[in-house]
Amino acid sequence: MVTLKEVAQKAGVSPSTASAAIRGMDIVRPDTAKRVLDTAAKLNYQINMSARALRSGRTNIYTMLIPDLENQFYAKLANALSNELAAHGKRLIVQTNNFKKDKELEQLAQISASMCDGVFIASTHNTGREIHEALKTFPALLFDDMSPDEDAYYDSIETPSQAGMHALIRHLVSLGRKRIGIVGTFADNVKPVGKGSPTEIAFAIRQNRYDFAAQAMQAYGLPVDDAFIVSDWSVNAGIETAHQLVKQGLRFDALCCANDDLALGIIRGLLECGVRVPEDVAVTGFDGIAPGSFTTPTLTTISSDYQGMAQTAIDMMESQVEQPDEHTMPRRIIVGFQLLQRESTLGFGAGKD
Amino acid sequence: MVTLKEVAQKAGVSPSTASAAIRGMDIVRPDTAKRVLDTAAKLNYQINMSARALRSGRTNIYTMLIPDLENQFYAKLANALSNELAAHGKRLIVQTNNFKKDKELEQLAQISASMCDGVFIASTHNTGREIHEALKTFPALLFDDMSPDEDAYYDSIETPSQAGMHALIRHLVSLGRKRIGIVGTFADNVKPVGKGSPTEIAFAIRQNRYDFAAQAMQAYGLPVDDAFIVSDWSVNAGIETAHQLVKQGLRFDALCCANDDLALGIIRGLLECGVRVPEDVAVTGFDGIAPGSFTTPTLTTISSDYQGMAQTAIDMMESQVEQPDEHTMPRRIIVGFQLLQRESTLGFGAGKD
DNA sequence: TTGAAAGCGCTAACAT
DNA sequence: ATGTTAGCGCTTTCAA
Repeated sequence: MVTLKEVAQKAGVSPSTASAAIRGMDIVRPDTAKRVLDTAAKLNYQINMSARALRSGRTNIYTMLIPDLENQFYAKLANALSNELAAHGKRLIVQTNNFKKDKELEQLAQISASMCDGVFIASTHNTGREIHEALKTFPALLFDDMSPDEDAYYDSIETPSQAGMHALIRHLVSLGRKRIGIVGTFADNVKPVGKGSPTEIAFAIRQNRYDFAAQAMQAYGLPVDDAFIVSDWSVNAGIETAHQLVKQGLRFDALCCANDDLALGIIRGLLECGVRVPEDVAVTGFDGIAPGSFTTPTLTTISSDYQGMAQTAIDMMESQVEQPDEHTMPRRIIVGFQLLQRESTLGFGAGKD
Repeated sequence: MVTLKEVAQKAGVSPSTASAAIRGMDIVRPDTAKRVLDTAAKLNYQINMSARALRSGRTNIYTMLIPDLENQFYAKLANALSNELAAHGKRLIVQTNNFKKDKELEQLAQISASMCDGVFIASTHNTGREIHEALKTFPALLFDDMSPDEDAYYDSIETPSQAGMHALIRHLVSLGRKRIGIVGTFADNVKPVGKGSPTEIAFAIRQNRYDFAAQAMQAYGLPVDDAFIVSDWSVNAGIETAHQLVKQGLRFDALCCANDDLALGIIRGLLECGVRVPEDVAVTGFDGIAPGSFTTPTLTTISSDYQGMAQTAIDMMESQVEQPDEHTMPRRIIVGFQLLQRESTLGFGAGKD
């Protein structure tokens, strides 16, 4: 194994000069730097990351906590973040907690400066305050933080729920749909209690997109009907909800779902009940995951700017890591989006991407 | 920041004893170990991973190279591996190369012992030999290595292509399908050349499942028809292939596809052409990814044992990491599978999971 | 602009 | 079973 000391010797400089050259510091004379770099290349020198991390206190590794990698929304986010970090010479460790609050807290408790420089968190169960209690001053950034303002400890990158829902409702209205139902919150807008009840933050996440959809409907003068119980934003929850809706005697000509999984489940469930999409009921999703582009019907949805989320996240994270003491107010950045008009609202054969 | 030295002092032992206690070595007396652990907990001691890695030469981090995290097959594999490693107290860095051979080679060249203990590779373009040239003796394990025997340098975990294809063909035959086409290799079983041509390994991967399906068909006395060109195993390739097949005058009552994406594309494409699945043509996939369970029709497919793949991979990797000098013949382990009979062969409403 | 010296926190080898 | 000592390879500080 070739060490920096050996490279320095062969290049005829001191280890500290070689180090500076390797790191591209502009205090070394260009010809000296070139000599060091050439020597390093010739000897096939590899930086020892452990030693660098121990001495400098920087690992150049980041951690991301997400519920599940098989969920396409999180996979897209992780993919974008990993690629963007790689472009900065940094690497990402992804840890999943399967939507379990305790597991996430356990993961947070194990995070320390010697294993990564910062942590990106897409939490479905913990508030900024709870995360802060585990992490103290460790650099962190949240995706879709739904903490109440007094618990918002961290910068947050947010999916464009408000503008996206508005665009979807406008789209449905423009198609003449008037009896629009919103799928993806809890019954009666009331937080359920007891066994298996969601945590505050899970409730807030579900409530958020519901509220924005309702807002948009009111803006168009449409009556906001009851919200529907869904245990989570999954395909299966969508299928069950569709069966319930049909059993109750379907009173909608459109269903605006909080995410794509739910929407795909709704479509499948309606089809199982013999309800045609979009002839009888138009359906919209949110997130722009892949399956919506090839199911039949294809899914009208909002595609968030994932690369933009990743880039912004890394910018904000790096400013935290480099200026750890700048305690400013947490910022909330909302990224851009695109309305994908497809068959679940337009009809089969229409709206090819 | 609390160091091990401080913990040792407060516990009244030497640093090396404290170190051994923290690592759970059984050479320390139980009461001594307890004293150290209690002190560590009280002081909220966190192991410095960088220092440990520098001294011990082990990072407890592994790397995984895959083409794409948005591809559900790789997401499932990465998810299983990450979870299984976490259960061993180890972490996983996932790097994607977007199916680019050069990018993967670049990633391989950057892998060194100071950044991870081993690398798991699901390569679509590099042979064992090419990987070996980049990695030398660094611990590595491949998924679905298709290298010719003389280029098989590494242990490999394989999806059950042979048994799985046999089960699918048997299933189709039992349903009375006789004119079965295989989708997922190149035209005329000949390696294409020229612009955009696939690499050897990409060809071998495509050829593998085709061959096993053809084998199974011959075992059932069925004629093996031409294979179909697909540029890759993607949904879009499936859609295009379906349109081509219909244009040529569909001569099949079943299409056996090399993976789920291709099958989902085939189904979509056939539907676009007004061909009914499975009434006119039954379709099968391979991999068992999520969308196949909720598209209409749902997809009959083979679900590999992903957790088994991950567990076996980690076992084999750990034996490499712990006994680096044991140069044995590379092993090939084929994992188990499950045939999921669903609507794309049975008909709508049948075969609920 | 370059060099000399110190030491990050831990574990391994050896001594007791 | 525990302690002593040394040093992994790098970057940082300070001096020249």
